Amino acid sequence: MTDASGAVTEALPEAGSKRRQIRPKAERRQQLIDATIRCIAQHGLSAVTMQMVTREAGLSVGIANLHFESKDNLLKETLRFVAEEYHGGQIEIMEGGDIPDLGERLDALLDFQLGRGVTQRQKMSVWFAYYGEAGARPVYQKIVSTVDRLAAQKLEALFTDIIREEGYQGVDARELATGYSALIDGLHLGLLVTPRELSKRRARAVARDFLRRAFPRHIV
Amino acid sequence: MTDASGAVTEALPEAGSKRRQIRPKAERRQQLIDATIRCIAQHGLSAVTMQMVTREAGLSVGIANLHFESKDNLLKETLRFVAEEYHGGQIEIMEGGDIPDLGERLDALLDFQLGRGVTQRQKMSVWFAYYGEAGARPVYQKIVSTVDRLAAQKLEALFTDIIREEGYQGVDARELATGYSALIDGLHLGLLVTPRELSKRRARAVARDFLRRAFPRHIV
DNA sequence: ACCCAGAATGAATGAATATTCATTCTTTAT
DNA sequence: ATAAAGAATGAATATTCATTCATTCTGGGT
Repeated sequence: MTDASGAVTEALPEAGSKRRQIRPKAERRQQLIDATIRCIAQHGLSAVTMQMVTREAGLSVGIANLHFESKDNLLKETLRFVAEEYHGGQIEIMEGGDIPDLGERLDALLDFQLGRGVTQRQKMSVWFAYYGEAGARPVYQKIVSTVDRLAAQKLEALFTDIIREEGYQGVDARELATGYSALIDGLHLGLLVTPRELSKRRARAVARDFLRRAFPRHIV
Repeated sequence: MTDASGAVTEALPEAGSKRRQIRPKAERRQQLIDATIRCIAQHGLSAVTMQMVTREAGLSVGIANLHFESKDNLLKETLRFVAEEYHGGQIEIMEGGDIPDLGERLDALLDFQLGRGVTQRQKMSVWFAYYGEAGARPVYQKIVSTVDRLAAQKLEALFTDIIREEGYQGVDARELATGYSALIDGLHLGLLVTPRELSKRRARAVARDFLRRAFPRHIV
């Protein structure tokens, strides 16, 4: 998407632009990762081929092995990208220098987690495609659990602050954070697998309800 | 697992039993489905091969295509089996002629959902492997959403009964049911992907907490 | 004791796919 | 202008895998 510099003529993979383009390594890597995400979303992780990905990127077959040494590696890096994008966004909000009010910060977090960017089918598909394989692939487990742990800590810290601020009784920040994270994951799953039954609007209402029950004086 | 009839000598795939066994169609089908579940759990859906499955079942390569017409079909039937087993168990509890007390019925449901049987890594792996592909495979979506819808209705009905029994205020059965289902899914995911961070014991505590917050007079 | 329906086998086939690398093309530095 | 560096290409290769089917075997019926 980032067309950054001008003078980019190839852009659309559609056009019959035969001209070979030489671009910096980092840009090509991102281009391939983006294409991989689209392919996983459209065809499923198990159906993704190198031909498919490079074709989607509008490049030749050999290039994927040039920039990533193997298919396995490309898939691994794609997961890392998606994981960091998602958790990075969350963490930024939770650290939240921008938003001093804790209730508003919660709101912003929820909007991010169930808002436009994250719940795009594409991203969700990728997310769960990897979860599906995680049971059998320690590498995936490790990538996910590394970013996950940090986000979980930040969330617990935010909940702790909120609890302290209003002196809520009988509420355990850690347990609540686990529950909230699980709830969000479950809602994502629902949005992906049974979009007919669960609209994005309803998903947000359900999550907000959870928070309101825990922090009635912070959530309207 | 169901060894049903006696006179089963081959049983263990390990032993060097060369003797060819002829068994009823239904039994072979189940044997292959069981093997498929183990293979998905161990190697991931995208790495499963027919050779692997039939080997795991202790049978010859050709047999899978004899009883299921294709690999696709075998995978589809395996999903159907797992989905029906899971949701069947839930529904049985929720209809619950056995358990007249509604609070106890909730408890039983929670025990089933996060208890030994369901949270076996094997079953969870299979479950999420398919979820991962569901975005790209309408067939999987349909199988899952069909059983899902029924379970969701039963859960909503149970919640409605509970709300009526004690006259809980400001609680919407439908929304709560959606939240609870999502929470359970999310906890399963956590158990699968980050077992280090989330123990089964804690998962149960979190789910129980959710229910207690909603139905304080039904859950201890 | 023998037959035979059909269950089970596994070598063979052909299609799909990851990876390689000799060659071609672009850009940058001189 | 020209050359050197290295980015990009895609035909070729080797491997893996689903599926087929001619053949072998089994157990119930006669």
